[in-house]
Amino acid sequence: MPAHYSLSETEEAVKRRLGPIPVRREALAAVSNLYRAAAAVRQHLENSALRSADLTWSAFVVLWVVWIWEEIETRHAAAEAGISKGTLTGIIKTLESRGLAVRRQHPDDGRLALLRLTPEGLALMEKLFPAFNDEESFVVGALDDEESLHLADTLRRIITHLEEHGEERRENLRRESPAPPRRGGRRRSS
Amino acid sequence: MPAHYSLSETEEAVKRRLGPIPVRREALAAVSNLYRAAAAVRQHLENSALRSADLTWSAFVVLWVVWIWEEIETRHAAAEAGISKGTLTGIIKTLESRGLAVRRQHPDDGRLALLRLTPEGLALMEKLFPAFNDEESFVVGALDDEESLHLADTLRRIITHLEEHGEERRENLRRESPAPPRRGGRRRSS
DNA sequence: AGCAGGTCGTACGCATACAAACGATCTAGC
DNA sequence: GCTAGATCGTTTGTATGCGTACGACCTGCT
Repeated sequence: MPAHYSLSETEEAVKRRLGPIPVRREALAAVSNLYRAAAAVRQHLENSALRSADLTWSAFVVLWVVWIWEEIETRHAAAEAGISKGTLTGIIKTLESRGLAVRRQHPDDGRLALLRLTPEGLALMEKLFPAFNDEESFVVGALDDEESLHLADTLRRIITHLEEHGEERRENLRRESPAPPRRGGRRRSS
Repeated sequence: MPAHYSLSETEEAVKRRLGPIPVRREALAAVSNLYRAAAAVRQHLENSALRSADLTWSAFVVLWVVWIWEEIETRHAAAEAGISKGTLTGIIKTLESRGLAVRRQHPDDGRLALLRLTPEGLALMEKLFPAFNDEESFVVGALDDEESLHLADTLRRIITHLEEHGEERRENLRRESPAPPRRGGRRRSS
């Protein structure tokens, strides 16, 4: 879904609108393009490699994580996939209903659940992953290998920075001006 | 939400699992980190600058687009925000219910709808955008200005590449192996 | 033994998110 | 004028996605 206005048109409109408001344009451009690129890449992969298997991005990422680790605790699967444990519950349901993964109780700790692929899930990943990786190659097709690695490294620095200092930053902001809780969430059963 | 396993642990597990399967690792690393970084950045911005206004990322992006263009057709707003027109309908509903934006009919073409900010929406953006931009700066805090610009440029090349050649690529893949339609979507009323 | 406090997976509420279907509307050709 | 096709915004169905609530369960202290 390409944008309707051209880059230069948008630049002009932003300048007109922001006027005297000071802007860090490098940060704005980097964050804006980061999100747009991620959305475009996800869109492409869902509509190419993942389309034939009728999998969403998140479902595939969960399958990938479980595949790599053979058997994994659900809490770790959520962390590796980068989603919340609540979201993972729904995705596991979808995968189980399609016979691609199974859940079982942890033998020692009754609170934990373990996740595995079924033989069908295993066969699917062995067939699907090469096609997925081919599309990943296409996605970075405008870059050579060195540039791709440099990009990966730059992004990793952003991720690490946020993991190490993000919570502290958000806490300081909340101290300055207490924020309302996010919408949603189960209501108290009165 | 940091990953549970370390990078080197994961590298080992991937090697063990993939075995003889050939992998383009630069592409895998770039795409993987791209998505993780985008999710982390969105998470941080929603929980910092956007938290005080109780806005989601998508709602903010729509407000931003409407703010910049003063008045905009909804189809263009969807394209600029990078979401589908169906999704935009729901977001506009949320924004209207909070008195931040209004919809009106196009004077000449009855099919079109125009989107504007209310005075409250305008005041919100004038207060909120500087705070948002500050957090964007924090997010790329591990990079200097030159690196941020280089990152933005690299990402822009990926976006352009997908916009220009993505559809063609997907069409060729569909020709080779016809794919089932994606799940979801309204069912035929029999 | 009992229980307080923590952690886990799940249920739930709200808001996205997309694709497909739909009704209203415009337009081109007659 | 009329109508077939195109286009628009909205609706509907399926699936995430997060934060919160909650019951089950484990651990450590007594």
